[in-house]
Amino acid sequence: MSIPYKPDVVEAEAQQYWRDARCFEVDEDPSKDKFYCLTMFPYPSGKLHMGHVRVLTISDVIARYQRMQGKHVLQPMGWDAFGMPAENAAIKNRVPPAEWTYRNIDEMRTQMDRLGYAYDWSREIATCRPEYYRWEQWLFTKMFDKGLVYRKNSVVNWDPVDQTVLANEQVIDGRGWRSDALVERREIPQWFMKITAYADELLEELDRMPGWPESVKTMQRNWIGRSEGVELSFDVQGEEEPLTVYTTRPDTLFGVTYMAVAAEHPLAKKAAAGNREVAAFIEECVKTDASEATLETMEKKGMPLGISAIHPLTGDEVPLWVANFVLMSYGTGAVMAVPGHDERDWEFAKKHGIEIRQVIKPADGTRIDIQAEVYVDKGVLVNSGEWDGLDFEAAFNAIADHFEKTGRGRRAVNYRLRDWGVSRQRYWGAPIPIIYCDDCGAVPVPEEHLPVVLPEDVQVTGAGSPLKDMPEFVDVACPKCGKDARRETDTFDTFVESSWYFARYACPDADTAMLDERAAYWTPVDQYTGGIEHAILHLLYSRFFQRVMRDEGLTDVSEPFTNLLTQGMVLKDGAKMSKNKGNVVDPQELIAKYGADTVRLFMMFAAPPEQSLEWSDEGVQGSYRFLKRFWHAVLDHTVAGPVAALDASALDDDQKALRHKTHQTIRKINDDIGRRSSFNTAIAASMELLNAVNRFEDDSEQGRAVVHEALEAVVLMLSPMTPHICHALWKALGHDTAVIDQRWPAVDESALELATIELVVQVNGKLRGRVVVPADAGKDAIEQFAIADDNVQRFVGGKDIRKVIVVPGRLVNIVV
RNA sequence: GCCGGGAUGGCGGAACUGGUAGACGCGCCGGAUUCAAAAUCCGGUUCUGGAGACAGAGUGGGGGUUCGAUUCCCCCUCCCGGCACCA
Repeated sequence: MSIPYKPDVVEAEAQQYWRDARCFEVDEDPSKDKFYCLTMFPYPSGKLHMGHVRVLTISDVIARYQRMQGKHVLQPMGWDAFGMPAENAAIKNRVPPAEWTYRNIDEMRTQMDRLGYAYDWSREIATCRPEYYRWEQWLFTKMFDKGLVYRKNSVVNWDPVDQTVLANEQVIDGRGWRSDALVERREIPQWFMKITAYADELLEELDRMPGWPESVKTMQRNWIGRSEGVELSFDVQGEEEPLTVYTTRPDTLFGVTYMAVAAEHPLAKKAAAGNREVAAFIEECVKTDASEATLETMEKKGMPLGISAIHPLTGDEVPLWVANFVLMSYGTGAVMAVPGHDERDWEFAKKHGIEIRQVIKPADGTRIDIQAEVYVDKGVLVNSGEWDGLDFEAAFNAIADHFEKTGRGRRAVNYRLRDWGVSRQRYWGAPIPIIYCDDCGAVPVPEEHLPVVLPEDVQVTGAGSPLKDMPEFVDVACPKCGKDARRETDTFDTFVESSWYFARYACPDADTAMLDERAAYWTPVDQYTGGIEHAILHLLYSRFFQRVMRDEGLTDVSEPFTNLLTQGMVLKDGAKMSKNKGNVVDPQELIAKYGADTVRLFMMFAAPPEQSLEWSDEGVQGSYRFLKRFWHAVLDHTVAGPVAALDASALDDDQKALRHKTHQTIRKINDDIGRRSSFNTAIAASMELLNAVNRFEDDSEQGRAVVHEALEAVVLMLSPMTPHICHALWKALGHDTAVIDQRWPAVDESALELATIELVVQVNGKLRGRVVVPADAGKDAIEQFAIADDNVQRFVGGKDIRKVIVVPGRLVNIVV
């Protein structure tokens, strides 16, 4: 009996070896083929949870696999260290956010090491360090100079009791999470980055990104939401300024029977001044949170403003409404409404008794009743004066031309994408490097004064940012004129830090520039892995920032991530693991009980990476059992002494069959890991091969040689998933090199050749039998074999054969 | 509400390009080993009928295309992710 499998001993030994040999620290070597493998860096929330373990393991498997393919692999790790949870913990425990954060980082780093991840720790980043955030402050000032940032009013959630701005997450059923007060929308001045300036490039490049999942690219396309339409203006009674609206359906213009503006729109505010009902309605509208999901799902309400616009073609008066579903932040904050040909407008018109006018009819002549059902498809114009009979495209062009000629409108491309608001009224973030001067206005902090360091020794109370009460932070001299001025106390959205960290890993210690020449070697990231919840915001902001850095001359790279893998969540009892639900499984306990390899193996085996993973304690035990079987299979084999060289020409049929299985498995796992990131099936294939080895009882010289080859293959191919046990078993198989430095096993094509193959025989598409035929049998011969089968005869006998379909290597289908 | 995804045995999943539905693992049942238990090993395990050979049904629901559909098309239900201040 061989020695027992002791994961704690095996794992400590392997980790010691990697540490001593500095296996994962890499330099920039132009002679080598680089592979940059990256995980979305974690927020240091306290301890690792299973979601972390999953994504980190997926990435580690890819990194180790690529290394065995001969790549020069960089896999760094760091911390997305700014964020709200640190402030919440600070309020609760009276610990400064910085202290809490650094403590969590230390704990999580220790846990990661215990899981055996192949990180180059010499490149570790924490975004809350001034050495890091000074460079995003610097880039912000460069963007300021280029006009890529600007300040404007925008809506936030305001808690009227706590007198503070709330994140959407802190609004629960329209109320503040701490005060329980009804949340209000309030406008405050905030800084914006002009991501819309890159909208077209961000959209178009998606077509040239084969390494990203289609679903993510589709979501980004829809999010950017490019549309072609017409911007046109309606005169408003008693107003100097016309009301401008954007529409993608100028062909429906004759069907406009009302217009609607947002509650924050100047026309609505003006009307409210003279109309108590309107004022009350607007006040009502403001008492909701600012999220789009809320606005889109709540009951559609509106109120006539008592003023009218003039239809630019017919001269008709069109009543003006204020409506809760019109967004001030999208387009011009006003819409023209065509109830006959827009679903929402139709419902609103029905509810408020507004006229519904048909101006489009189906091109195929189908009759419709516009009063009974809305018609939103494109068709042919009716009731539209001189444009009657035109189709969508002709009408679009004719009407657009008309407006351009009269100077009352123009063709316009519109984006759903809005500029990125980066101001946060919070303490634990990177200070926005701006100084306000009464004379000079908003002045960016000069480069020689950067970084603007966030004071770390503070008391956080939850009632506004503590920075506001720190004169030593706020009171400064204007960098332009020297007069007394005030420093901006808002901090950056934490997405700013995560929009460029991937490039900084290449040169984390560069102290004279944001990026240096080392970034040119490592970027772009070859493989990026993270949660699907980041499909839009983080990934789009990163693509934007990469381009800003490019245009600043810091890099030639436009797309930060060549290949993207989005992993699913870890569930228990069908729900996401969370403290609230009380269904959290602590990785630490499992590692203590079974070892890191078992946890890693289960994570990779239980589900394909993109899908959600259902946690199972029994499943973990199964993985542990497999590793024990694996351990003993190798040690029982080696304990019998040295193995002779394999002679492929001297094998009997059973030995050939095992060899066939070995090389077939290598080919399959190559494809599973290398091409389709299908780690679960790769592990299943390894298990099958090991099962075949365990069933194979042959102590002859060549029998043991064939087993040795199979076991070496399994050790090599499982080593990305379970690196520690494979480190030990590789030595046990008689090697004095480390498995981490081995090359991936090669397929011996000659071992895959077969004399006969089994085919499935169907009759009318139903399985009726199996036949074994020579591998080189022709179609006619295969038909003969198939029809001769006894069971097939029962279904074919005496009937006319209409057709026989032979799928080479797979099946025969006889149609009778 | 809008955008993206998902649904396959008792459970997690496999079937990759329209070609054997259920690989692999868990659980369960039976057996071996043991004083006993744990651990381990061997066999069985989609459902229904049948001693069996085998037959019928079967991939969320309804329709369609095809010699053949988990896979393609249309409609529907439920679940998950995102919706711009959670990260």
